[in-house]
Amino acid sequence: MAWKPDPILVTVDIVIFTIRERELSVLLVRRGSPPMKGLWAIPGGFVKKSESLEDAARRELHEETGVSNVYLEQLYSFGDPGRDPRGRVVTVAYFALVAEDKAPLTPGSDAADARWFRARELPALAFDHGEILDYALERLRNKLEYTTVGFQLLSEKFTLGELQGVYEAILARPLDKRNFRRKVELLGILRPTKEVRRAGRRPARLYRFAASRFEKLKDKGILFPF
Amino acid sequence: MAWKPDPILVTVDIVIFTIRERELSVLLVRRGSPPMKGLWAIPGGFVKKSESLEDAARRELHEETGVSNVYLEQLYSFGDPGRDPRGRVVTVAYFALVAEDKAPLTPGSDAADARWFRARELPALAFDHGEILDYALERLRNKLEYTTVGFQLLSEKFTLGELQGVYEAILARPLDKRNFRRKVELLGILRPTKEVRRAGRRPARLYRFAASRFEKLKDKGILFPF
DNA sequence: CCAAAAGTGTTAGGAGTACACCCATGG
DNA sequence: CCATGGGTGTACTCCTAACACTTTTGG
Repeated sequence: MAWKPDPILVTVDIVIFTIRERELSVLLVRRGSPPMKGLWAIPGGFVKKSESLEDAARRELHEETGVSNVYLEQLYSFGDPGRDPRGRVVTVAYFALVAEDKAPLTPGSDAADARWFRARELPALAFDHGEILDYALERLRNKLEYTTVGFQLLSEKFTLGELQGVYEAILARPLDKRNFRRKVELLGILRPTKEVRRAGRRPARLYRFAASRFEKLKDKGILFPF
Repeated sequence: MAWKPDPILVTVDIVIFTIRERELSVLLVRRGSPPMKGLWAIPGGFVKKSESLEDAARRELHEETGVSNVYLEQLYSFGDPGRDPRGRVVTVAYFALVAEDKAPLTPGSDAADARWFRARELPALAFDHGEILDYALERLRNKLEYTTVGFQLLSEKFTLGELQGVYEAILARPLDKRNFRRKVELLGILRPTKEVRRAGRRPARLYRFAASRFEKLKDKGILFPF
């Protein structure tokens, strides 16, 4: 190199989704220090020298929620000069999907002030985090239709109603129950258990996601256009 | 900030695709200096302090090929520690699509040694560029099926045979001519010109891409599953 | 007149969509 | 016995995929 490259700071930000009460929700933290103190933001932090980008994202995710072993996917990198008043900061954004039963009711540890917001009712966000969140939502909606990410938001066993609820929450539109169930059955990726969930009304059968069957389907272009 | 973030270098790398002789091709440059001197690599360079990531990618693209105003899309960011022996370097990878008639036969300006390789016959690549290229290919194939990126690889006017050739080159499989043409017609995104291309045999009508019609189709989920 | 790519129609099968009723349980 | 969500079948439409022959030109 004949010249010196400009040093740039690199962060990861993680849009953490879960389903709460049949609503798609996002974890936000309130900034406790400047810049943009008091504003809500997507959790994140600086990448350390010796960790990969994904490791950094998993570390932050764990620090904020206590969860590990969840679905995590790189989203996009945002690096406009001026997006952070502290200097030139490029952020690699990720999104994570946390099952309802794993999502801590009161998340946060180092960030004292953190809570879940319904994706429909988001506050103003710091930096360009509004843009990042919009992008994450769009990606999630798209991926729902050609992958099995939806299952990542459910616990290990779930009812068909709960599964449909996930799709409806994310797509923000009602789905036809019969068509939904027929499609799921056609795909053959669910294995019924012998248990049922009793939730007041008629008990609903519990199913388990059979990931193994899915790999073959992907090649054939069989998707999830509910 | 209570502590000092680790400084990291940020580069952009651009996978530049074109179609040459009905084959999908990629522009590579031979590294003229260490590390990995002599190996082929994806063109790229360091991001400057005051330019956005996309601006940096467009600048590098222009420096390598002389072209501007082409399709450019952010691909993924790669940042494993150790991917570059010079230190901690995060690269934001892009991919670009250059029309056959815009792609310079002998590209390169600052990189003295640059040439097009058929995507089927790639040499060993420096750093993790092999991984980046695989990822770009996968993305391109996927996008072909639900967007109109394919048209970016053709000149302004083109025959249906040439269009089909683009799809076949990227998907690496033959397509049924009648079904292909019916689908294109159904989409209604081509406008016939009054010109024909004479290439030895029966003259073929030239078409123009009518981008305006496409926006509506996207909302309806009408795609390109050839 | 021959080779080569351009151009065109039909049919059968499968997936998507719309739609209405009975069932099992808890209160 | 009633309210609530669980669970099922049918008919129509549209897209997909498979398939073969004629046309126009250059050599």
